[in-house]
Amino acid sequence: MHRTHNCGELTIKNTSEKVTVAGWVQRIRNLGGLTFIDLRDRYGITQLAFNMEVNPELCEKARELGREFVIKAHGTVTERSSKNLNIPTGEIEIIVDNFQILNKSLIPPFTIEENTDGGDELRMKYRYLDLRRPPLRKNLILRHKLAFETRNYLNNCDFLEIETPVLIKSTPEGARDYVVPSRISPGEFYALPQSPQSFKQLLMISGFDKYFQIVKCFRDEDLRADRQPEFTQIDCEMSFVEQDDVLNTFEGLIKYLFKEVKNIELNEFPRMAYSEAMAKYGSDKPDIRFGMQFVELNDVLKGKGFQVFDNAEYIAGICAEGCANYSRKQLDALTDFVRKPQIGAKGMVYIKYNEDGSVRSSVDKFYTEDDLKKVAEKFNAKAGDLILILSGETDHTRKALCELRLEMGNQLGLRNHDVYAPLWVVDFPLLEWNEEDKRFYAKHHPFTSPHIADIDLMDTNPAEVRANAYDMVINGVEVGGGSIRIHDKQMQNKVFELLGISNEEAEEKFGFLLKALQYGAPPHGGIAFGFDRICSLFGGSESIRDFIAFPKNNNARDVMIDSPSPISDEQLKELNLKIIANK
RNA sequence: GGUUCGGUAGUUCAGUUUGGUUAGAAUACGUGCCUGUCACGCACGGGGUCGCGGGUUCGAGUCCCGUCCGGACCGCCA
Repeated sequence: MHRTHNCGELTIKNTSEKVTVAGWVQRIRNLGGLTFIDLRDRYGITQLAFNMEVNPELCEKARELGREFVIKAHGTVTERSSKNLNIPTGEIEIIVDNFQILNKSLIPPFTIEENTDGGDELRMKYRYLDLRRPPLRKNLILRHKLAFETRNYLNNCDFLEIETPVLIKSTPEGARDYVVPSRISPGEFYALPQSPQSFKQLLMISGFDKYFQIVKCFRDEDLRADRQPEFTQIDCEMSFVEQDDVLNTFEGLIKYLFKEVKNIELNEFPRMAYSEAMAKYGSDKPDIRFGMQFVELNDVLKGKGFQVFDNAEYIAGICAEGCANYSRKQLDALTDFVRKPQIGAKGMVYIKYNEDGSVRSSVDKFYTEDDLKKVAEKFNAKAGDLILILSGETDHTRKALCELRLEMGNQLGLRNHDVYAPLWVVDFPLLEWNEEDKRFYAKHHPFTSPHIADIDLMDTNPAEVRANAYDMVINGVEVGGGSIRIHDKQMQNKVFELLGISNEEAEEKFGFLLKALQYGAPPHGGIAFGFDRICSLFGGSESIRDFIAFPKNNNARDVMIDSPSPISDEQLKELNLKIIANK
């Protein structure tokens, strides 16, 4: 008795066919004379029916089954006398004439249903059971589809999928590396790749022209809902291209995925300079599903005797449409929100443009109604709108105002999961000053090429140099980023110089790449997408964990297999390692 | 490294503010009844080291200190 059908495909059309199905017992409903079993597999649920009058022996046997037992059943597809139109197979049932227990099950620690009663930790520990639930099953099927269609699109564009090594070399800058001790070379370590960056550049030098790889990457940093220590990138690189070529090719990929997987047609992605994104949204990954752009107010609010503003480097606000009726309590809650340590604003000023045309603010002492109306004009505010203003040091204030804008977007329901607003953020700065170390770091990575127009600035004002670097942002999520690389050794050396990387260090860490650049490296550039984030975005969720079959928890632990874990003294000895500190 | 929320039945939670009888609910589990259920229904039943350690008290799930574990976030993540 071989399986002839899955549990999702039998319908009224199969009536009176003899079939064999297999799966897990989802639920047993024992009505006395009748017993029903919902049999579940990856494809769906099919009802098995047992009748005490027809076959009492088999019916008794069915009643001994437990949840999650694995069985195989043979019987006849029959139209139900009372139908369940909520499921595709709901018009039929299988009148079972014979079944077999393939395996028993312990009672599962949580219910395996659409909405489980299990908590996060328990579900992680029994991930293989959680994955039986429809929501997670759908997520992994979605992931498969996205990976499949990505390969489809890139293959049609002549990209080759080429694997790069996982045991590689630790690199300076960037995230912490995961390292692997070498047994054969005592005292030496491999590093796991944070990305296949160097290798894909080498493949361009090898002449492969268009490369991609759906590949695991590793970063030893603290986790978030959207950050795992091992994650998957769609890593891509192209030769003989300029920025526009890369942007167009991969805008095409994302549009293709939306069309194929969600049947959504996206318009051309707007391109926004980094400086504009920071000025209007206070973020390099703006959520442009809604407006509420920043308006800078230094010119209208300074010099009226309000010390906080007079002493502020930067004053800016947002206008929340129709919120002038916010109560004192709501405004206090917003003030508390921006004063949370994670956001760190000192306070918040509001201006209410009331329905009756009057203007009231939390700083009426210092500003006349005319002053405040001038502010309202800057926002093109209408009667009924609420203006929220923060001030202080520019970067901090922008960040806080960005959080406030997103919070208001949430409160006003402007961040709908079913709406997708993609854009390119371009013209990132090449370098980023680090006050602690008193040196520049690469904003993207040290192989990113500078704007040709800004090359003179590299000597005079490095902080102002723009890079040929770009991010794709959808709904405030950075889904991908890349750059046109440096393909010239002199330029690469110059950038290392700006980054304070000595010749010796550069030679030690990237000697292979610097050497390769001298053997006819073509101009090239590329992009890497966070595949897990793309999956969660398509699935309408904030957390990438629900789209990874076996994710790690907040402390980078796999609680199911209980890893990381100590290794034996023999293993340590073989690796020439000694543990000097335990927690 | 920091902020914050949480840990009570197999599970999800209430109870902690204001210390006081035998720690409850739902669900899951077990037994019985039930011929059209599909979250079946009804009845009965078993099930607890209140995370752990210490302290205050006549008395601690409840208050204090410490610690462990988990979630979200900040720092960090080229």
